[in-house]
Amino acid sequence: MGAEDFNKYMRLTKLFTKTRKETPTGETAKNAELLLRAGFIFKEMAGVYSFLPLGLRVLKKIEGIIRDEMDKAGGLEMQTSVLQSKEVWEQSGRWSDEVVDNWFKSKLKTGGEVGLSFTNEEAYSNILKQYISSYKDLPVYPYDFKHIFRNEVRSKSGILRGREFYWKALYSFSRTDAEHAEFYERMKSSYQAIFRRVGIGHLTYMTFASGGSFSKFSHEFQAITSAGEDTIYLDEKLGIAINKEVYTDEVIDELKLDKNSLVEKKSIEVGNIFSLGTKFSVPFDLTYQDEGGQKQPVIMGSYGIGLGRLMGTVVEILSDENGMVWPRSIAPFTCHLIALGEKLAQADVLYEKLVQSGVEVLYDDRADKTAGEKFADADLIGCPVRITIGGKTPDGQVEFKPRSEKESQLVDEAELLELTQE
RNA sequence: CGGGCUGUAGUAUACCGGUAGUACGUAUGAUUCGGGUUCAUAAAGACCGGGUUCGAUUCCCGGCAGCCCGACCA
Repeated sequence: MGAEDFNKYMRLTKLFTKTRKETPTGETAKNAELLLRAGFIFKEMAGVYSFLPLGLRVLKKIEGIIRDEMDKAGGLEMQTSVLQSKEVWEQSGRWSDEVVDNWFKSKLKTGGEVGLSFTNEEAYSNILKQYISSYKDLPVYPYDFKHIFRNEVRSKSGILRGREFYWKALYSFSRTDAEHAEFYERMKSSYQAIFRRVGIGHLTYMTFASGGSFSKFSHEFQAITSAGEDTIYLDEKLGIAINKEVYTDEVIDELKLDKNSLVEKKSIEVGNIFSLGTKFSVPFDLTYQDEGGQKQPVIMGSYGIGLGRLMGTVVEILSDENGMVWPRSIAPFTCHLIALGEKLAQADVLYEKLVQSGVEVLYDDRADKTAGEKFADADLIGCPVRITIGGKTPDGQVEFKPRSEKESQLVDEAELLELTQE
């Protein structure tokens, strides 16, 4: 399910998607424009996108990075069901449309009502109740990757905000506030590692946001970009920000920040973590017996990342006028190999060598396309390394060009294999 | 959920109350071959329903869909 399960190579002649010159009507969001034009995603309806082969590869690589960080932090991957029963959600008071107005609901043939999950606290609380009874059972940190459904009246900004989206949600179940706090801090660094690894760490800041009923603040991870919908006040030196929703003099003082060094920025919320206290454990009677045999409520925390939104944010931040610029860690392929003119045979041989050596390579083996089209497509798709073999290329050498640079350089094949290793 | 705008080939667009035109893409044949080459030929289109009218893709009404602003949210 991670990137390791993908083929490491692909011929463009076998890929059914096509790039387009024109921007689809009405899509003003840069992430949607580029991802649609390059054939990474397909728009099913407003706020609902299918992931095509190239796009899925990026999504799954992001998933792989998040999984790695969650597992390192002690997470246990599982999968909660999408269909959720009314009864479970009534326990927390969140079934009613008065409370949550964006539920997708349906009916069972047998008469019961079900909802398509729009978040996971209830599902996890309900499951864990059956397994947690002693302090020896805690702490636990289950998580899943899952499609989430929200009946938004207004989807917008391409894949940044949809009616259906793919997320990772982890829930922490701890014995005490101290134990919870320790894990919460661990998640902060896990999240920072994730955003660093997908290539936007330099622009992503931990941000104090509204905390709800059990803690003063929650923490959002906000990526700075003009395409953002959120407004934050950032202290660039300290790397800390405050969301506009809690931006008051009192909060600034409490966080010991200097109002004069806070700068207003637009940003995208790429992740958030918050403490839930006993908000769900009490209604679900999720308790454990401590060493003294006393019944105690479990302390919960919630940690979410929308993967499509994260992917869209990377596009917003890292693309240039010619297309996307993927970091190696989440690029659909590391290399984009272009054969020009009569060099198709030589390129075929090189392609096989790259495949054999385990390099991820997308091979433009189309015989009926001109050089200009092939270069334009390579720029749009945005693999980190472009390799060209054409009439101007001396035998035994290839042209090597990082996507982020203007000029290519001649390298021999042995050198190339070195340059393309992670 | 309030407000605004828009629905024409696969995509992007034009004109028009009376044979719907162009570009990209696609097919065939030439041409070209290092930044979307040039040419010929071909296939392919008016969101749905109602109304006005001799005649509606065009005007009117309703529906549905899409985009944008606001509210709300990963």
